[in-house]
Amino acid sequence: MRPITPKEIERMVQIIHKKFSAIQMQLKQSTCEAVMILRSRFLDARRKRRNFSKQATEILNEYFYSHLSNPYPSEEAKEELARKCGITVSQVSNWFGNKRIRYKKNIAKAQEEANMYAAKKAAQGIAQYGMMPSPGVPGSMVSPSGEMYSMAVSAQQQGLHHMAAVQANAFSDLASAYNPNMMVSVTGAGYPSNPDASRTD
DNA sequence: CTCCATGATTCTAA
DNA sequence: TTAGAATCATGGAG
Repeated sequence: MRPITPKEIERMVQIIHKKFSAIQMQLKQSTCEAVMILRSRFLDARRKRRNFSKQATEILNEYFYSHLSNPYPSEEAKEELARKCGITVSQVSNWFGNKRIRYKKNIAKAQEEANMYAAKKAAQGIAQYGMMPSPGVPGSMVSPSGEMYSMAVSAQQQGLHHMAAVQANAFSDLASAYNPNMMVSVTGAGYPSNPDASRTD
């Protein structure tokens, strides 16, 4: 029997090393897959969803409805809201994302009635305070406000397409401009004055 | 139990 | 990257 040469040994070591690497790779891959499956099954946050506190939703809704014309809080505003609500910034982002889309859907269904009243009230405010060039006699204010109101009505009667949402936004904008407390009767939760923090017009 | 509200995720498009 | 839309999964009211 001839002795094993160092060269042969080295060659065998290389082969073993290659095999080992292959096995290692395979193991890594399958472990990774298993981890991903477990993660999606047990760490999916949807499985541990908790509703926010009443106060938190109150704060978020208050912000949303007082910024209806532009419900996109800046990063700082989100941080502020997150702090006040005791939730994370991403939760605030999630909340606004959900809120915007679901608000629009509600508009499409039945809530444009509320905006109609908002428009009506805004129009009354305009007429009352003479903040709009009146088309007719300067003194009389019986009819001029009817213009926007009838727009809203016709939008409703013509069967609410997505157009209704656009108008609703416009009206809400007017409404909040002339009467910020219209949409929601604010209940407590008074924050430090931050009424118009993030206007990015 | 079912049904709806709601928070989170995923996918697509701009 | 972000917003919007669709969808998922849970909580809670009935």
